[in-house]
This record gives sequence, structure tokens and C-alpha cells, in this order.
Amino acid sequence: MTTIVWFRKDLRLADNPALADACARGGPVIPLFILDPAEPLGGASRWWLHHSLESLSQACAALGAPLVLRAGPPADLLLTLAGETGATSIVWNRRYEPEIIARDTVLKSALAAKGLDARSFNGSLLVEPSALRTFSGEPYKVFSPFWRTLAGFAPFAAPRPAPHVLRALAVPVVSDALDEWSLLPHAPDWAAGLRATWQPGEAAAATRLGDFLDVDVASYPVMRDRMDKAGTSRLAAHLHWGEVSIHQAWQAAAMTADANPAAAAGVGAFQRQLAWREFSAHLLFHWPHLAKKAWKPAYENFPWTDNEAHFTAWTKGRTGYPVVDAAMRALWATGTMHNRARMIVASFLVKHLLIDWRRGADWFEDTLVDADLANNRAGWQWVAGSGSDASPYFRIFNPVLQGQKFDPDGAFVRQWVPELAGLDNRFIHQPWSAPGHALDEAGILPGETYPHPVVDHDYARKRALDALASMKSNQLTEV
DNA sequence: TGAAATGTTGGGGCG
DNA sequence: ACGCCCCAACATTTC
Repeated sequence: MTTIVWFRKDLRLADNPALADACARGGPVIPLFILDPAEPLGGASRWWLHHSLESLSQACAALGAPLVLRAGPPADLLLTLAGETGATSIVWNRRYEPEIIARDTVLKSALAAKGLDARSFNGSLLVEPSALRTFSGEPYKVFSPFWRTLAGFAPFAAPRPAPHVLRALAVPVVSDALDEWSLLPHAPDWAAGLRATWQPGEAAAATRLGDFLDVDVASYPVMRDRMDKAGTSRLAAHLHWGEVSIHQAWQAAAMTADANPAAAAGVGAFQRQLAWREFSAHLLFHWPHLAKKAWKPAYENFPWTDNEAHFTAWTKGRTGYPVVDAAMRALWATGTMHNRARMIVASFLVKHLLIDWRRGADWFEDTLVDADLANNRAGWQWVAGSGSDASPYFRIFNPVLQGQKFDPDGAFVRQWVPELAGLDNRFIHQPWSAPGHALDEAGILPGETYPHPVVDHDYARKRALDALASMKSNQLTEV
């Protein structure tokens, strides 16, 4: 009774329900990862995946059963592998993106039709989207009541330990070599910043979680907004790839609060952030169009503009707004961006430049190591104002004020926009207001060494509000 | 998980 | 002493 364990966004051995099920059956286990060419992966995601698979592969081998790598359409490959190995069961942990659900549903019945025992498990959410409803039986549209209900389910099931051993098949199973997949960039190798920033894999994820809870969680409520400090959990990518489970994160946080009452507020704030991840998955599950269209239909008529020069300035970090540019360059270099910075740059693209949020979401998915469809799309729609429980459209971030509040010493800007490093604190977030002598002393030539602002803030703000008004009047005339 | 515009209040300078 | 004005500080409303 051989079982194929199909790893997906659950690249860990501990607290992995599908793997635990396979081990409990007692027969041989074949750990498998499939690279599906039909599923687009951004460059940063490919880099992360390579290293996470490397880590998983070592961990599987150490327990006795090597990880098998195959590339191609999953349904075909699973049938082929079952035929090769005589496996009778296939298990995996569920994913909740609409296209993946559709694919897996078809695939599952195809496997069953061939007499295979195919089972799926919840390995990535505290509560599955279908299990959470309001009193009236509707899915949640507002975060706060969602959060109350979710928190009411706690304590959640305790995470399970990793298996001590994986019983391998007697005969070796053919596997691709990871390097053949060319997931790492070469010519040029742009991943130096990623290597310096991240360590993918289950062991590193556990360390990160532990360090965060030991060191940073107590000050999390205040420090998590500071772009110049490392006050966030930096767990998004580890959670996205399933190197740490949501149950592990929740429980470890809860135990931290029990052991250290002074950390309780921080733990609560952290768990609330975990709940945003659940909320995004919930929204995307119940409203699959969230990924592609405005959740609020009216916003499908929003008068977006096309301006390639502006879009390029945004992606390259050359908008002339220091905080925006620092954040965009950090993203490009490291594959991540501070949560507050994500809100600021998203607001800037959507409201200052009037560029469709989908272009920003696409860019994030290309460049983020934690590119998660639900989180990303729900987040962009939240900023754009078109989402469920979204920020109102008129809430327009002022990049200067945000910089002054959340990068008060300009350290974040100086790190990523070194051409401004010599500028006095008073001007670091608004170099255009610096007097000539200050620019001279800092060695800055506006328009040469650092761009002029691509748009004027006051003008852009009014233009965005006008665009919203025109959208609304279009709605009226269409009715 | 904003910011700007507008309104209100109260202390101090000053005639 | 008193009223008036100014304006910072804070509150409310509007976008």
C-alpha cells in the first residue's frame, strides 16, 4: 500500500496533515513535488522554490525517502508515477486559489476513476473558507466580525511533530535533478540580495518564528509600522510556501503570551495579522473574481490611465518620492517589502498615477518571494478601494507624511536611495523642498542624480478624487 | 491600516 | 480690567 505525498504549498515535514496521513498508513511513502508549467511563477518565487525544495529534499532523504521531482501537467504525472510505483493512494494538502481548486477537483475525480485513493487535507488555514459563515449564512465581507469569529475558534488543533522516519519504496524512483529546472537566475544572477536576506526551508522558518516571538513580538504593535526597523515577523514567505504551518505560528504565539504576559498585546496583534491572511483566502474562495476583477463592480468602470513612463518609474524606484523609491528598490533587491511600504507604493500607483491595481499586483507577483495570490490581490483591492472591507478611495497616502511618520530618521530612504543619503532629515522625504545649498552639500542634482517627482502630490490627489467622482457619475448615467 | 479642510477653543499680547 | 484679535492646538468634517 504505497502512498504518494504530493507536496505543493506545504514544503515541510512537521504539522503536515497529508504526510501524517500517509505515514499513518504504514506503507511506503513517495514524497513528490511537481513543477507545473501551467502555473506561472515569478522570478523571486522561482528562486525561493529552488532553495525550499533543496531543503525539503535533504530533509526527506534524511528520513529515508528521497523527494521525487517531476515537471509537467499534474494529472498525467500522478497517474504515471502511480503506474511506475504501484502506488494506490495519493494525498495532498488543499490550496484555495480558484484555478487550483478547479484543476484539483477534476484531477481528483480522474484519479478516482482510475481506482486510486485520492485524498486532500487542510494544511494551510486555521479554518477553511467554507466553514466560516455569518449568522445569516453568508461569507464574511468585513474583517472585524471575521476576526472575532475566527478567534472564537481558538485554541486550534495542536501542530503535529514531523515523522521520525519515511519508509521508502524498495526500488528507486526516477526524479528530475533540481538544477535541470533552472529555477535560479543566471546571466545575470540578480539573486545576491535575496541570498543576503533569506534562508528558505523548514528549519530556517522555525528559527525565524522563534526569533520573532522571543525578541520582537513584545514591541510588535508599535514597531511593525516602522519601515526603518526590523520589527515585523518576516514570516510571509515561509507561510506562503508552507515551510511553517499556520497552526505552528498561532500556537507558538499563544504559548509566548502564556509564558510572558508582557508580550500578550504583541501576540494578539500578530495573530490578528495572521487572520488577515485567513480573511484574504476566505474572500478569494467565496468571490473568485477577486483575483481578476474589482470586487465592487462599480470600480470596473474606473478611468485608469496608461502611462508606461510612470509605470516604469514606479517599478524602478524612480518616482522622485523617496519613500516610494526606497520601497520599490528594496523589493527588487530583496524580494520583499515592508507591509506599510506596500500600502504606500500601492496607493501611489493607484491614486497618484491612476494606474490599474492589476498591473501593480502583477509586478508584486513577479518580484515578491511571498507572492500569494489571495493576500496580494485582496491587499491591492483594499488599497484601491475596490475590495471588500476596503480602504475608502478618498484615503490617499501622502508619501511625505508617511515617510516622516514611519521612517522618521530617513534611515530606510538612505539605505535604498543612497544618492539622497547626505540630505538633512528635514528634506529627506521631500528633496524638492530643500534649498539649493542643502542640495549642493548633499551632492544632489535634481533631475540628474535623483528624479524630480513624476507627479505633484496636491495635483495628483485632486486628480484621483476627480477620477473617483467621474466613475460615480458614469454609474449614474448608465443606470 | 489618512490627509486636508474646516471648525472650535483658550491663552496671551495688546490697546 | 476688559474686549479684541491672533493663532496654536485640538476636534470635527469632508474628501
